[in-house]
Amino acid sequence: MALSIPKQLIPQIDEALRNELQSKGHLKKLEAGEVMLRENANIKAIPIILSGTLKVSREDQAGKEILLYYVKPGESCVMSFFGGLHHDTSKIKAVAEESTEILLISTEDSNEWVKKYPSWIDFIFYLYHKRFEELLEVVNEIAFQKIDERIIHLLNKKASLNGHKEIITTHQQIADELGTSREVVSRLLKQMEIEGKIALSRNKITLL
Amino acid sequence: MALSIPKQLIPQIDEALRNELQSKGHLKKLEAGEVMLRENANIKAIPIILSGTLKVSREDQAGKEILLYYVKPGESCVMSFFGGLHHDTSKIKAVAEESTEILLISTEDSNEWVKKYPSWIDFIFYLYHKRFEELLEVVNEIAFQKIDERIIHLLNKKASLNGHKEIITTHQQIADELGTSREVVSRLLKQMEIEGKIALSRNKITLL
DNA sequence: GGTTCTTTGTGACTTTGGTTACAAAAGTTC
DNA sequence: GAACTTTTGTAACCAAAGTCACAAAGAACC
Repeated sequence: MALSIPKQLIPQIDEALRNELQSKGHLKKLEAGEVMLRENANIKAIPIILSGTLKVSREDQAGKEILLYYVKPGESCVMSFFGGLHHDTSKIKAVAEESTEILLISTEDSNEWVKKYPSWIDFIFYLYHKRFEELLEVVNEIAFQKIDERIIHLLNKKASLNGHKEIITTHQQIADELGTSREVVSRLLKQMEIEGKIALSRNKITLL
Repeated sequence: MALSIPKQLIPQIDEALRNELQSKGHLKKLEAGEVMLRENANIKAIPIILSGTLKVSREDQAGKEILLYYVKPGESCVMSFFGGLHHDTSKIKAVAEESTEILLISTEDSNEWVKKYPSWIDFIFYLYHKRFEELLEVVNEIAFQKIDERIIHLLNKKASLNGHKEIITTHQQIADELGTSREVVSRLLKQMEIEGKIALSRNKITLL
């Protein structure tokens, strides 16, 4: 497989490790909406995103979910790292937000690289730390912010993710990601439209 | 300093590293209620708990806080690890829940041990992973559970922490840890008392 | 044992968010 | 363009939680 990982994708790691990633990694393509990892599934590999975005969320027993964070190119779903080593099952769900390419690393390879490449360790630590801080933000948000503020925050995140002010989504999707109901989202969005903050149309929200 | 770290405290690490911990670590004692780490403080060392408990919480701008997790003997406040290396400021607050002894490891020592002792890496990974899972539980709880359920959960956690069914605390403290108000806690506790689940008295709650 | 401080109890009210139930609008399919 | 599906709008109502205001009980201090 003529796989090439650009240097700027993961600047933290050194050349030798980059070569290993290219030769040992296994490429996988996901369509938008495809589920990469289900809750309680066995973890068999560590994924590194090459292009696209993974959406990572947590579900409760009743099937309600809440968005935790997005995984972007050069990053990994870090729960897999330790979980894979210890044959854990996944505590989270990962879905391709758009068409996404990922590089799968076997837990055996990763394990070997921990010994051989210090920059692999650094990379994993960096990811854990980053996710940890993001989770802290999520805790803050759901603990202290009202839903309208959380909607605004989510819309801004989505807008910055794809670089323009038009967000293609439904009210139902937003409700799911915030762990609330569609009616509440519709109600609050309408209010924001009246206040001139956003413009609404079917499947689309525009930030003003 | 004749410092001795029992083997069963941190079974993951090997003998040589244990010796390093004993010789390089710096002992510090905290009284109950003493703040070890403030939000936005500079991180200068990695603490490992020898005895007692640290309570780690997050605050919002308005000063409201929410309990994240307890750090018990043999564990560490893992945010310090990476944060210390990169001269980050703390995103969390750590307070001694009871009289607590901690071993402070300088970031320089830790950095060296990463290269020298594989079990140090394993230990840090283990801690990150564990905290990560705990944070996921916190997210689940505040996102999906009602406050009365969260109170019950907290009381059980507190009871198991010190091994008996009498919990010495005030309604105000519980409210703070859950990020809600004292009146709400009093109201719900009284309801639970009526239902025969608990017994209330000043500064004390007994699980029945 | 009277004063003060801390903690708890509680009623009344407000706000926020969740639920139910439908209707209307915007796309899609045939 | 009629029938159907998906998405959005909205009113009415309910439940949970936050706020305000004040009373009362329990400890602590002279």
